[in-house]
Amino acid sequence: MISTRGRYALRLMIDLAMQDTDKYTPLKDISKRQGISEKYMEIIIKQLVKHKLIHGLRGKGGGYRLIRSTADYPVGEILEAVGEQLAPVSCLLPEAEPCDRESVCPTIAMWKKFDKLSHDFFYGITLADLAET
Amino acid sequence: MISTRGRYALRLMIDLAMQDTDKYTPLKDISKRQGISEKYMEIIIKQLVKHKLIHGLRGKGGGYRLIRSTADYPVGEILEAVGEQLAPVSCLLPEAEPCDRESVCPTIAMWKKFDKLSHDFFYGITLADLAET
DNA sequence: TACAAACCTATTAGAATAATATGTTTATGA
DNA sequence: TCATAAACATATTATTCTAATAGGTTTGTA
Repeated sequence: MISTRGRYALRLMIDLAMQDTDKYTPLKDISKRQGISEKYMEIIIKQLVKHKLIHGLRGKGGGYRLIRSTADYPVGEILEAVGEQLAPVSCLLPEAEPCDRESVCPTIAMWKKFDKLSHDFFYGITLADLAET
Repeated sequence: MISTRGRYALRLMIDLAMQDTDKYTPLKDISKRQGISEKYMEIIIKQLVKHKLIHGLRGKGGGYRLIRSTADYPVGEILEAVGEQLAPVSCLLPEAEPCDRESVCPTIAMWKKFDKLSHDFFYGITLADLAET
């Protein structure tokens, strides 16, 4: 299940998408609007910066800003940036070591099929779809 | 992500499906074949019994047996029986209290769509599909 | 140069996971 | 009939994850 970390990341990105994209929005404003602890938001937004989804500007008048146009942010990328796993089982994670039971595993085909389904679903929806209101 | 609990439950059910369905199979045999700790298996199989997916017979000569034909066991039901959540977010769980942000939530439609997708997927595959080898 | 903002590091309470350990009860079959 | 094999029951544990909180440092601007 997607935890609050992933859900907050989405709300954060949607909030940013609805601001004037020329300006930098302070985290304080976002957390106030969303009613989420600023300190916890910091942890989440840090990961979005690290993954080059948004840009942070320090100092007075600073804040955060989107880098791309909203249609170029797949939901899946946002979720994965903050550490949410889209794979249904651990053996399908990129960092997983090869499983020696794979050749006899009766369920691997099912998991792979669902993995593709999830991936296609969450990469087929973008921030533009969510923030169009 | 589906944890070992859910994956072991599936392996357990597939193992049972491949045994003679007239006889009772001791957990000891299953755990030996699957290479999984018998004691941990006990915890899992207890939940399958509680949810009426299998039947346990005590005493010498006892063990566990399927109740239905393999095509009548959707994978989703097996996973849910051992506590795996198919819903992508907690607010879509049956026991979730109504969310006051739902009317303004820009993501709820997406989660609901994915929830249906997952449900349809895992209830569209049965034990018969997995154990046909 | 004061201030506002991003950025950094550490700590914590609570819950879940994946087990292990030690029994008790029940029914069979030798 | 009674030892035995099996399900069933309850408790404990180490580890990891989650969702925060706390306090500090750096940077840029008005």
